[in-house]
Amino acid sequence: MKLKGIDIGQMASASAVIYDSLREAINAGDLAEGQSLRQDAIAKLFNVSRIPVREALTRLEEQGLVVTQRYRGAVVARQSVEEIAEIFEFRALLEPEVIARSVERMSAATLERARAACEAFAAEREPGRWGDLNRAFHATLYEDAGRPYYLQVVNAALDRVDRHLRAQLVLTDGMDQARREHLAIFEACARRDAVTAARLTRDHILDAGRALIDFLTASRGA
Amino acid sequence: MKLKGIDIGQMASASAVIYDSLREAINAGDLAEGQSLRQDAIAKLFNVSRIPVREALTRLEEQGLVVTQRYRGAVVARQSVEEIAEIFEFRALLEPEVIARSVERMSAATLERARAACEAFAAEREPGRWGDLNRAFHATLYEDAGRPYYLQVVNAALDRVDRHLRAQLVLTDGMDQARREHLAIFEACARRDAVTAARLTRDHILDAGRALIDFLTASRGA
DNA sequence: TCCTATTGAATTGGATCCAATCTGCAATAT
DNA sequence: ATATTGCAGATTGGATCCAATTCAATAGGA
Repeated sequence: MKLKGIDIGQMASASAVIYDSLREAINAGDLAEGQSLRQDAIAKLFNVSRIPVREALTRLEEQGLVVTQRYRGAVVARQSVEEIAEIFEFRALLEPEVIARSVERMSAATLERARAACEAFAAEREPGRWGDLNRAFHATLYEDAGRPYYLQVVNAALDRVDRHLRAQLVLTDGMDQARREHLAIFEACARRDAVTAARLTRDHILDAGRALIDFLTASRGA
Repeated sequence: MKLKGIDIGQMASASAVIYDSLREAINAGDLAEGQSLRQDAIAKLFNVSRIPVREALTRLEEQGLVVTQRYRGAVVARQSVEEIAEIFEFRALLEPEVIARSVERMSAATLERARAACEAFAAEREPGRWGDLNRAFHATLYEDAGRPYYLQVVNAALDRVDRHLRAQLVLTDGMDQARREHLAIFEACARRDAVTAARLTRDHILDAGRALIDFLTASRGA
């Protein structure tokens, strides 16, 4: 609670900062699959010792974003197409449930923020921000579900495929389709039509999954 | 790979051992909710420094089993009835999917092991082992689903309510009902009736959940 | 020339020590 | 008598150092 300078309130621990940075770097694609993550190098980068780096890497491994082998270092996890397909199927099961519950309880304020998020996503020109805005839109829609555990699991699943989701949006008409589908989902929410919102969410996920799988099999197979 | 003494093969890291021990102790109820977990005390118990203990506690916190506050120590997480109810609802959504897929692919060997696990559970007299045997039975049934991510999520959810599940089995007729429902589920699997197996699994989880919630509201409310 | 044993660099896991912060109790002022 | 302030003990997060292990390159022999 130092009043001097920037850090009013709770000072985040170094390992938490490093964890967030690494996760964001992996999700954004700045760290490619198979990229090796040396504790020492990361520690120097953040001007800390290897201890908090190690804790961050342990947490990332728990989440499946990196793979560590003792005495051999950590690398960004390489995900198989089967793995990615499974996670999309998982999301298609879970997220319709979440949005259905959320729609039934959604406040006017949340709905207004969802509209803003939907428009911000549709209007954004910079592909580097599409991933974040996409996620922000969905996060807003799920906000009022009153199901914290579901949300935690959904977010963990999203973290695992975020980098691929971002890549998929940049594809040919991935963004166009996402714009259309987002609008339809939002309108269903605005009408308080939980069943339709759930169905559209499911279709949205399955569409994106199919497009992504096609892209990956094409690019990896070649 | 030291040939001297006990540790042939891969030596598990100390933090992994401590993590497993603490998790098991929490799940078994040896560490009650609210019990404080001092790094120093645990370190002395395992004859290690506080570093691996800290990493273990971080992982447990990530899994929601403990709550840590800086400079104030960690305590075993206290779970609200709402939280527990949510996790049972979550399991009721997920596990039927898993068992349905698994039944369609189940090998004869797995089915035989499931029969053995079912009988071992039904025959066990020692309440202290019911929790493990229960989980072993379900794990065997889910084994051939070919959905590693689903299984990981299911296991994480089970870890979060394991101690309560164990408590529920020891209740009045919790064990009797579990025996009957397990047998029914197993028979559906043996008939390759995926739809029935899924429905029975869902009912099994919801039944256990209701019984547990009733018990908790009664014992906590009083 | 080719294959194998050895040695040193690289890398991680853990121990010990230090800095920062919180809690509780006692001393003091009003 | 009560509230406030200061100090000591307790507790955690991180830095530095050490031990254990792996990998690659190199020297030696057939």
